Amino acid sequence: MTDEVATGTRRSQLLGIAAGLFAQKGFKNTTVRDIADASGILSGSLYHHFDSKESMVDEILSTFQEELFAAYDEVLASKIGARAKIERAVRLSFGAIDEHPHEVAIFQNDAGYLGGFERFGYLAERNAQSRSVWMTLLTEGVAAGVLRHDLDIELTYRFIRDTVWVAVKWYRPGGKHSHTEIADQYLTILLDGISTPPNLDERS
Amino acid sequence: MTDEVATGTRRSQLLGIAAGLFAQKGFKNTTVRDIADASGILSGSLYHHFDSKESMVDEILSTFQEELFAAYDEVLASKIGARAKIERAVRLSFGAIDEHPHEVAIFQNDAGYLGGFERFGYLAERNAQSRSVWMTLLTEGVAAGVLRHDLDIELTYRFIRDTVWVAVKWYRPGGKHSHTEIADQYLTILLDGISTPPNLDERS
DNA sequence: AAGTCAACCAAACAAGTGCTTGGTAGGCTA
DNA sequence: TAGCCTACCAAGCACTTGTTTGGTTGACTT
Repeated sequence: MTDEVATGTRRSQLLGIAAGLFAQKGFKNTTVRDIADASGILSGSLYHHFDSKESMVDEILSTFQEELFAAYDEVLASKIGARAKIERAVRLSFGAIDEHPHEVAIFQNDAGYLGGFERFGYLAERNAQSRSVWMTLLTEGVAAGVLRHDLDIELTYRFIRDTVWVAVKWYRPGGKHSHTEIADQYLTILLDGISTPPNLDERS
Repeated sequence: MTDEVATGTRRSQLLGIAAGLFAQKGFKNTTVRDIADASGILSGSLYHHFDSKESMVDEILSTFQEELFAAYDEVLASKIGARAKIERAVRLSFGAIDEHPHEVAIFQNDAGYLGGFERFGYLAERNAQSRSVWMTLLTEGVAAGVLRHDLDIELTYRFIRDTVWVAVKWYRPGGKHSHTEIADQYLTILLDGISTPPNLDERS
């Protein structure tokens, strides 16, 4: 059972512990002593691995965002229908919440505070990029005739973005509902609404 | 122009300033010196008006919640259709964001942290109360046949709650869209979805 | 003129904060 | 055996935090 994961293991292990605490208590409200305690070492020892507390979140967030937006770009570039793209983008997001709940929570809760520092300027850029992705998807959807043309695209984008990501506040991996089930339900509501269909008989 | 608003004026003025800062920077991240600076006094002078920093948020949140839930109760008790009740509850919520953006933001951002203290136990109670209200509305809606019966009520509740309240992060009173316009758009999406209707010709 | 009161100042304190410094234990390699 | 390197400890420093204390100011009342 000797795990020879070479170098970087202890570092990433500490990063994981820090991410969990940041997600649970918030960045500002998590002290380096909290992280050290949870790791079984003294606070000063953390500075053997990291420059600062800030550089820890930095690494956590930037790594995650890189992965996430690469996935979005794939969806954008894929040659499928407008509706299918939107569905994929939504499922992708819930998948990210499932795989990286800590990272999503940190971004969701502390991006506002962190964005005030020059170092985290890329957070605002990523935000703009996310908006760009969704506006493209929605505009394509309207143009293709699969989305209502009386929608305010900007508002719709905000609703989708907020609703999807805020799920990180209550979703727990391994809980009652899988992330794919949640994505299904969400897409049903988003695309077709919660009210009973006018006529049309789908199976029972 | 001599305003003789009697006693309590300075106090509530300070509370308003504090609410703005709490909403903008978060409770933990706002120092008593921040509040004092914004008020043009020294930090120690705040303790002539308030017991502690905690008691400030306490007063801000509890006052707001009392008002909000009284309004929900009115909707619940009103003798109108299930769909109309849901619409009213949604518009009511967006109205609260419009009238009390700071209070909503504080609750949205810091309820998790504050909920850890005994003093703020009522936050969890209010949360349960909110859930109760919406579960009732949604159950009534399904029973009355105005909502799809294949919905997961619990998930639907979470989606609605999150989407409505998270709007406080971008909504600005007096901005491009009024809160009633936003409520309209949201209800359209929520009830009928964003995809084009199967047949039915509504006006253009 | 004397007293009362709300609102505030000036200065400090103890606890908690991120971070630094110099040192050490133990495994690995030459 | 010697040297090296990763991971850590022990102690502290400078600063920020919420809060306390005793005193001051000016308007108002009696």
